[in-house]
Amino acid sequence: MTYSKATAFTAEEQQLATLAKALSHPARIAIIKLLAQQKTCISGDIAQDLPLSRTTVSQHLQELKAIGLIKGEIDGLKVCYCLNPEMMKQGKTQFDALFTLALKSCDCC
Amino acid sequence: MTYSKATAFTAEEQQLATLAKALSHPARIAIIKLLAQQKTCISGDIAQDLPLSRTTVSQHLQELKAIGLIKGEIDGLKVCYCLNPEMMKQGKTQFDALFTLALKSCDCC
DNA sequence: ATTTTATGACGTATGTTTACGACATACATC
DNA sequence: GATGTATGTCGTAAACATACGTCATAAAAT
Repeated sequence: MTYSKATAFTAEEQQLATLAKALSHPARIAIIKLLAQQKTCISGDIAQDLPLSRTTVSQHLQELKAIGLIKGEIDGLKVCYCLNPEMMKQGKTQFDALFTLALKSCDCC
Repeated sequence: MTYSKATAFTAEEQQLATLAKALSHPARIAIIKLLAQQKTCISGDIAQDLPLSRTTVSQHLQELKAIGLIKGEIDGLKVCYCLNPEMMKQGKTQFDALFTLALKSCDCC
């Protein structure tokens, strides 16, 4: 057997993993849902809607922003967060591709 | 304003977060892709295809199995892992619901 | 100019994940 | 029974995530 170990994961695998990581905490999913429903886009209001402190929510917002799933623009004293459609589209496409591949041929054993 | 903090995240949010967590590491995405392509279903062969030790790969396999994304059945000396179509379908549906909601109304600010 | 309000940054404790070597089990073959 | 092969479990070190109190900043209102 002349197998050789793979040297690294593909960029695609890493990108999808990063996206999944962003969604791997209920608070961040709740934030995205709140923003999608346009109930609010203000950091403080989001914190009111979640069972976490303002500090922690702010941290989750920073994380979502760093990955690009949301944008935040300063509006006077407040900051207005909103979803980034491009990233949402990309996520939708990539997750769908994985699950579709998985469902196509699913009876090995 | 008579806001009161939410008491907890919804079951749906937690379930999706758990699923996303399972996919939040490139190794686990690579494993799912390998199984989908039916190149192999044997633990050792999977480890050969990844830039990680056999031990670590085994750990990732256990994690995927615990969440229910894959099943493993003992076949004599070897263990044959395969995808769980029900879970894949559920994942596809749930991620799609989130991204579709997000894309529906995406220009708050 | 002082106070209030909304927010992010910093520090830090606690918990979780990742990675892997070493050991254990269990079947198969000699 | 000894040896080899496929696999999982244990222990553990290092890295990372989570949560939150306190402090800093900066715009708005007084």
